[in-house]
Amino acid sequence: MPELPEVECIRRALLPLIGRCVESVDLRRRDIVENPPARRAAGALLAGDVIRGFHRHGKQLAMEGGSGRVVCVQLGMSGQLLVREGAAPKPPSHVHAVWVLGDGLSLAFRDPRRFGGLSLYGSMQEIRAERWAALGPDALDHRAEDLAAACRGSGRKIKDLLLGQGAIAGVGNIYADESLFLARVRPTRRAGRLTRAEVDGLSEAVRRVLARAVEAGGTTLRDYVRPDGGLGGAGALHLAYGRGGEPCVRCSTPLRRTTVGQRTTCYCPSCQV
DNA sequence: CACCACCCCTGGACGC
DNA sequence: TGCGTCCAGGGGTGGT
Repeated sequence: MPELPEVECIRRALLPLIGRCVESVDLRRRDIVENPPARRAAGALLAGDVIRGFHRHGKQLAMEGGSGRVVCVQLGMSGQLLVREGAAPKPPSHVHAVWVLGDGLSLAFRDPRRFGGLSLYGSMQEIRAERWAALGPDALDHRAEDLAAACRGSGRKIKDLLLGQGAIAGVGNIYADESLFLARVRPTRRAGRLTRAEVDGLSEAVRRVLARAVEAGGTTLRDYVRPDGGLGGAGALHLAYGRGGEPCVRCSTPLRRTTVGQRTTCYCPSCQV
């Protein structure tokens, strides 16, 4: 399940594609495009464009073409971007779109569960205004004050607030549990009742947990693979996520497993206050 | 505004 | 081995 670190790793892995020309686009499932362009808007998926850049905000990835047009990729639960050189022996299933880049090189969007999808914009300015404006600042470089402002006066559970992308963008279920564990804050605490010191600590924890996961190459869990097919390596860093019933690494108390905001949640009932 | 139920979808884990 | 069942979850919607 790609969260911010996985998407950032994917982005970095795709950077070598900058400067390549999109010779054609094979859209195999139209319904994965959230806002299909008018039929005449040829090139909306960047056919004919030179790839100019890859940008990320939270968990979303934007591929920008030389025309200025942008394809936004939302990976959802099981989405992958795969770079292929030459014809692979067995093409993967559930590939919904392929950008053909010449010299046998191609970029494929694969998403078995189809919780993800593509959306199309005329420019980076447009995607920022129409799509990314609803998101909070990117979690990797947000300021504590951003989180504090979102918490102020809020009666929501703090984990709920982290999972919604409006406060800060990019934290999903895994890193929410990890960040709250590191900051010793109970996921069910009301956001508005955290002290400023706790908010500062949580903000720091979010940044540290995400940065560490990026360094480790993203989390390896179920569906995540890097564009080159390799696996990530942050799974071993998990101290709370998925460890319900196991002893806390700090105090040995068995971690508790509950549900917060319809999401499985693990925390230490002893050292997360 | 908070929060809940539910939906989308499929693969992997697990039980028999 | 092969089937059924449950579960995972990002994001959105619609109701209370």
